[in-house]
Amino acid sequence: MKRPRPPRTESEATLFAGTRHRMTTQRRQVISALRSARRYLTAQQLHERLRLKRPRIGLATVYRTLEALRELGLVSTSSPRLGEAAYVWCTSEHHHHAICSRCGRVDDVPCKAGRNYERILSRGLGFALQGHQLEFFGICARCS
Amino acid sequence: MKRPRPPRTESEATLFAGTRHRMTTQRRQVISALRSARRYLTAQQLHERLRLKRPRIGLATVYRTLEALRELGLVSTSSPRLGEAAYVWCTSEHHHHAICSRCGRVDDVPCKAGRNYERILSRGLGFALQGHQLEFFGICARCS
DNA sequence: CGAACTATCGAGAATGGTTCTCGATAAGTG
DNA sequence: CACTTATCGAGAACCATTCTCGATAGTTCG
Repeated sequence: MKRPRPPRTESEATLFAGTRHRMTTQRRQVISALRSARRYLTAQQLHERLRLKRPRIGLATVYRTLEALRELGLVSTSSPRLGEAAYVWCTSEHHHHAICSRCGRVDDVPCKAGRNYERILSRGLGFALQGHQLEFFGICARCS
Repeated sequence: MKRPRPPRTESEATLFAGTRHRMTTQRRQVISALRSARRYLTAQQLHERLRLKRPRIGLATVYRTLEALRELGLVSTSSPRLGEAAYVWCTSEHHHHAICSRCGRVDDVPCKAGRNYERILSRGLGFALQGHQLEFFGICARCS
């Protein structure tokens, strides 16, 4: 009788199912680090953290993994205030982000904006809405 | 008796009133080009347009002017999809943008989102809201 | 108006985040 | 296990943006 695999590995292994992508040790570590961070991290910040456990991991690998995850909708990129891009782990289908200005923590916020604007956009501007993106800035519970 | 100055120059000249900034010919042209574009333009796109009328204008001048205008709240920067930053002219105090996916046109949209989320953010997350940014993507009236 | 002060300009170099290249390695398949 | 090929690591290349510096031109003040 086969023993079931540990759930952590199982869930990560299925992320690339159905794609050409292969699950590698490096990618597992990128995913794990970003998932547990709960905040926006730049590619270089992520690279530094990963080198603590795997000193030879390359910066290009981090970029390649982040790009692959972004295409799959598993991470979303920040709107960088003129500098480097930042990435955050992104689970549910459609939601928004509340970003703490002090500590950088990112919380998910359910979407309630779409329908309120559909009328304004379609009747007022003749604009056919396809999607939207909303970010909140403020101070999180821990910091205040 | 003094003749009143032309209104176009007048309105632009007052943009930097109260600051250390000087209104120069180059800045007037950057402002005019961006204002009439009604769309996001990158610094390099803006530079190309300006060189048609003033071949010797420098790219650094465009960047410097855009940065000064951004500090004054007169332009807002896009959330670049991993590439170069883009800038759009920005008049009224607080509003959002509807961006046409086909032609790139940008229309202003009044804000109605803030209050809807204040309850969710403060009661649900303990998040003290300071600001937000909302972008709509779709097809504008001219394109559909 | 004209001199003095200094912010801004233009051109090119420098910076630094991101992508590309290529030989080596390792994941998935039969 | 052998084979195919996606991925890796290291460094070079790329390119948007910023910096440097001598020259130019707003602005102020007499």
